[in-house]
Amino acid sequence: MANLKYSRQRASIKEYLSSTMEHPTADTVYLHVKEEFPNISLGTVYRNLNLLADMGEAVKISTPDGGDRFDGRTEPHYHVVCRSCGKIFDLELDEEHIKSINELANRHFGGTIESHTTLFYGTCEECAGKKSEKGLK
Amino acid sequence: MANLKYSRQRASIKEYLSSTMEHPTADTVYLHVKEEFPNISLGTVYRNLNLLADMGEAVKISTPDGGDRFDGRTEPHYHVVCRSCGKIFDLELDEEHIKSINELANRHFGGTIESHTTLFYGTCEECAGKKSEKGLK
DNA sequence: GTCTATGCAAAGAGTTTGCAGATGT
DNA sequence: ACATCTGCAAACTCTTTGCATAGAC
Repeated sequence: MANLKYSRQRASIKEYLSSTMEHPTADTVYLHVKEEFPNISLGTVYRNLNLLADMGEAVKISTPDGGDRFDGRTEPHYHVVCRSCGKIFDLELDEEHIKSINELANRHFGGTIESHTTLFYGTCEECAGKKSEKGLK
Repeated sequence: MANLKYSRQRASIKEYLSSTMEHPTADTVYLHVKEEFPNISLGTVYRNLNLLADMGEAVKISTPDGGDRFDGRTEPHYHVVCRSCGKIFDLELDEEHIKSINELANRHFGGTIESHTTLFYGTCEECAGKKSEKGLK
């Protein structure tokens, strides 16, 4: 529908997304890409993140607290939010499992189910360690 | 920690949440409760929805598009977002299944996983029907 | 009487958008 | 040349918050 044109800014955003495991917010992406393009604007970052997400070249992760996060990994996988530090981690599950959940859901739903996103909540390894150091449970 | 006091407004909000299947936004809750309490303010609605969610008496659902939705059903269950009309539907899966997913995830994650939320995407029965009426695929 | 909840309005965070000029094809 | 993309700033949506008053216990 729309004709897509190359832009250095978009390329840089995409590259940053693929290179990091941090599941950055739009603002974090902005700050990083700003190092290469000091004049880039937050609006451009949002426009490109949404573009990439719409094209399936990035994933938008919605969390209950704060702004959306973005992920350059597009293969189906899950995420864990650490309740203590707020960081988001990748979680690998069988591709088989992910597919079978859609099928299972389809059997229980009147319409058609195409995909799903899952967000786990818990405590990451590092934060669990800190807690026990302090003698907290 | 905080001492909770009864309020008619909160009771009304909670009752509305339990009575509807619509997974309303804060604003929708506001409009409904406004019928009983014409002077209620949106701030009060937000304060109480967050209170209820913190107490585990309601569930906040984050979606990528638009504001959060609220659900008075607190037993573990999933949700389906219709890509066509945007409505959210409940999806029942085995309680066993839901628990086993947490266990499975725990085995693949360094820290500890306590819970998860899953949002399915697809087309609801009604929208699927409308599409075929128009001869669209 | 004391402490919490409310209504109101203002402020805050996150995100989108209109426009003139720069850039890609 | 022409369409798209950018930077900037203003606008917009959703949500939170400070304050004086009303209500619960």
